[in-house]
Amino acid sequence: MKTPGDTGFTFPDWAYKPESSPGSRQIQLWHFILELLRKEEYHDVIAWQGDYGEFVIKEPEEVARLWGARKCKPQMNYDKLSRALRYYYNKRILHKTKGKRFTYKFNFNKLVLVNYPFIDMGSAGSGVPQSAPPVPSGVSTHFRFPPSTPSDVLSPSEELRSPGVFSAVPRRIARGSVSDCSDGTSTNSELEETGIAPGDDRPADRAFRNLLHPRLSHDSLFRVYGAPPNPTGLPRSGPLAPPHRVHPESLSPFPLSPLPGPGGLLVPALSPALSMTPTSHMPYTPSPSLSPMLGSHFSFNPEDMKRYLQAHTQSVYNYHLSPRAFLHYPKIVIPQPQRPDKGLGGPAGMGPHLSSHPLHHQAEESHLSPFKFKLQPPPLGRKQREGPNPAGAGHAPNSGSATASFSYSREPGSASNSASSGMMTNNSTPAGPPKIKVEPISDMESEEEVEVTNISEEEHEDDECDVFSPPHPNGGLAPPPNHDRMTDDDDLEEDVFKTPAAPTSGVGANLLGLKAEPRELNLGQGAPISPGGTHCIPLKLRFKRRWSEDQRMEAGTEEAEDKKSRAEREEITQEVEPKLGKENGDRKSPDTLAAPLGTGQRRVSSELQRATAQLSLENNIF
DNA sequence: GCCGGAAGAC
DNA sequence: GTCTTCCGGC
Repeated sequence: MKTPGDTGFTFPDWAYKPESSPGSRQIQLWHFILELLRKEEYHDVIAWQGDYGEFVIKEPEEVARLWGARKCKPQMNYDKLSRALRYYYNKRILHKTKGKRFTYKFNFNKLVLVNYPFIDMGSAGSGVPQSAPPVPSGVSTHFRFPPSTPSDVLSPSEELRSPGVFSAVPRRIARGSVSDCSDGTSTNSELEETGIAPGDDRPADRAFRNLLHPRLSHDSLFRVYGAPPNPTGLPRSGPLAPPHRVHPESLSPFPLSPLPGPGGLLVPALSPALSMTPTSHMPYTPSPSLSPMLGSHFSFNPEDMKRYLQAHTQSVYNYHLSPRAFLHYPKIVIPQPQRPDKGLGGPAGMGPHLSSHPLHHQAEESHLSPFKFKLQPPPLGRKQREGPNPAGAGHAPNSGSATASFSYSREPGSASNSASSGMMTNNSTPAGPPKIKVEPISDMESEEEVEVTNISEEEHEDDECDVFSPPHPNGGLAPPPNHDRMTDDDDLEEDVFKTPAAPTSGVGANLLGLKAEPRELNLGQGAPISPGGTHCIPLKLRFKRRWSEDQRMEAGTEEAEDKKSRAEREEITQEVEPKLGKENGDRKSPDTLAAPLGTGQRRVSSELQRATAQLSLENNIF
């Protein structure tokens, strides 16, 4: 087991600061918890422990007391506090580490992904982080999350900024060390009283003020917000140490170090997935408090980035995001779930292969797409999860069908891939492909937008589906090192917090495979390569799709993607045509697309060639 | 100890 | 929206 001491995970400073709770007028409990966790003074009360993001409340009543003090709720006790913590379960901010008393775990995925939609890979290490929940270690180079330039900060996502982000500063100042509860209980000054330098928070205030300044630099951000100089010169020890001060053995996953990059910023535009502009595709915002903090920096090394990206990728699944949510960062390739046949070891860069430059992954099939994403509602309550479907026995409340179906959304009336996949799975193989929930895309969403929910995963997750399901036995993937990841039904959620697990070919691969392994996706959710492969996609179609996908990937643009969709539609049309021809000769009806392929493969073949040629032309244009 | 519903405060 | 409070159940 990793220990907080030997693994470092740097939570961004904001995470520990009440100001960074944009959605709330007051400090939120999870912030407070982080705050305590970062203070060594409280390590006897609460501390990181065990896995990535896991912490144990050593003195529940004391924590409750502190919380109560902070909130001016003298009657607070652990029972109430724990209720509040449970309240986070559904929000996926926290979850309980089962079997361990007073032990909870942060869902880092949630925190980071939502708070750091913009990854900054630019300049080298300036900066710094703060504390460190246990996490797999990493090395050198880093990238940072939030926007580093004013434009980054203010522009595309300006709307994103929670109203409270900046206004919180004065508020906090006013609150100041609000400590005066009528009952005389010291409140949030308590931390300061106990040796926490008052200035500890103040730099943050400055940071926020600085954020408002258009010329704020990365470094200044780091300095003012990320890592105030340690006046004592004493490095913080343990996981809480800022990366730049972290001892090598600390192995913070997010240490500082330059990452070669083009001028380096991954501007918001690069993260359409997490765009939260009014036109964005995030109908569901899990928590206002998790709004992006645009002013802090978060460092990652390449491996961490991979993990992050992988986690993000997972989150695409976890949160039922559209594949568009996959990050698309130049020079950074999301660590793709290793396919079984690759024999790659552990997930998420725990293996040596991930120690190399992230770019090496470009050689792999991974290819990210600037997917937009759409979040789905939080997981069902326990009763809902466990009640109707105990043991996670393949229950998919929202799934309309047990049949795998993957669908690209498209113009109304046009062919549907779900239909296509329906055809592909027309044999309805018993052990068939993972069930994919396909949701209609709203008009507001882009045509290319895809909403895919892996039902199979939901089954594993009891509908929480927060993270990858554990490596599939058939996937050939070594299970993640985390000892308890598979022990709890919600541990899957933890995956994002830990080293993300590589999805299996049957599940994750399908998801990640939206870009990386489209063939598998398109060909029936991995069914084709299953030992008992029973999909009925004509070989030519498979090749063609593969080829098309490759072409598209080369293009690497949305246009290409559009073309792919077009191509896909065309394929579908082709596939369906025979059937349609029999029925009414009209290909307008999407319903008919669900019909089995039937005969006419020869015709399909010829049309396939035609379509291929056309696609080729289209691709050549770009 | 933990869970989660319900009601209510802010 | 985020807890706080209460409480019955496991």
